[in-house]
Amino acid sequence: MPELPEVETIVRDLRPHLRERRLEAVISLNPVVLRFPSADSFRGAAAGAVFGILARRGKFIHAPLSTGDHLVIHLGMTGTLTLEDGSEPVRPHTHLRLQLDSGQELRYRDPRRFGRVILGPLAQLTRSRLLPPMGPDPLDRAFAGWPGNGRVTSSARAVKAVLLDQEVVAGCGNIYADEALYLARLRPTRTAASLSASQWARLGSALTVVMKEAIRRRGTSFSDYRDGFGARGEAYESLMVYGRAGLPCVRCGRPLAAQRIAGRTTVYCRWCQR
DNA sequence: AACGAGTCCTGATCGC
DNA sequence: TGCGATCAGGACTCGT
Repeated sequence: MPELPEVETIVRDLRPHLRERRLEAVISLNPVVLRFPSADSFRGAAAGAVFGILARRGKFIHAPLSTGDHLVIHLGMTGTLTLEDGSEPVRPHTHLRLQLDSGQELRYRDPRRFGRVILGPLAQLTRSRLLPPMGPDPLDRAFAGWPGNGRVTSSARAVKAVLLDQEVVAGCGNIYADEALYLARLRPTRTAASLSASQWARLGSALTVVMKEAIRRRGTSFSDYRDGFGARGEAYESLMVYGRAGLPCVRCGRPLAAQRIAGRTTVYCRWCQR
């Protein structure tokens, strides 16, 4: 499932190949993944546009276009965005195919269809909440003071639930929430209000560390994740807790516990995380 | 207001 | 071997 490191990897992969490329035509578009505008408007607005510099905002991929619009893609759980030769066979569940002037195609595929495609001026998309408000990004310099918000730090919510809230921290999902809590030695069930300032600081740096390490490994290959060229990442081998319920904690050797928090499977060490 | 629960969706995996 | 049940979860909607 693509979280910040996977999306960042894809963006870095695709950025140099898309920059200055002209979008010749929309070869195909499945309206079910399109949130805005209508399919007809999308085709009209996209054709002929030239790609600017690809960027990431949380888990969203932003492609600024010469028309002033942003082509925005969220990969949901199973989405992939890849640059392929036009002669490559089109895989099932490919919902968007964009013909580029390089002869290649930008293909968006998403079997589970939790992802979405949006096109429009950035200000309008933000105003209409098609792009939801986003908290600080663990890769940003300004993240040092995180969370720096009294409403967050005084909350009665479980800290695991807080990490999954995109308004609190942009780009964190279930995998890296568990990994960061493990690295910071904090129990996911702890309420936000129970964390001391130094524990928040520990958690903040843990988020940055696990994200950067996963990017170094080109993302976690779990489920359907592929990088911008369709290859797997290798961060899965380095996960300490996610997907390892019942297996020994790499720190103390005791079996890891699993519990549902905020509707998500959460894995942690009862001994090491307090 | 804030939080939990239900919802969408398909593929992998499991048990019989 | 085959098939139905179960599980995975990001972000939205709805109800408490």
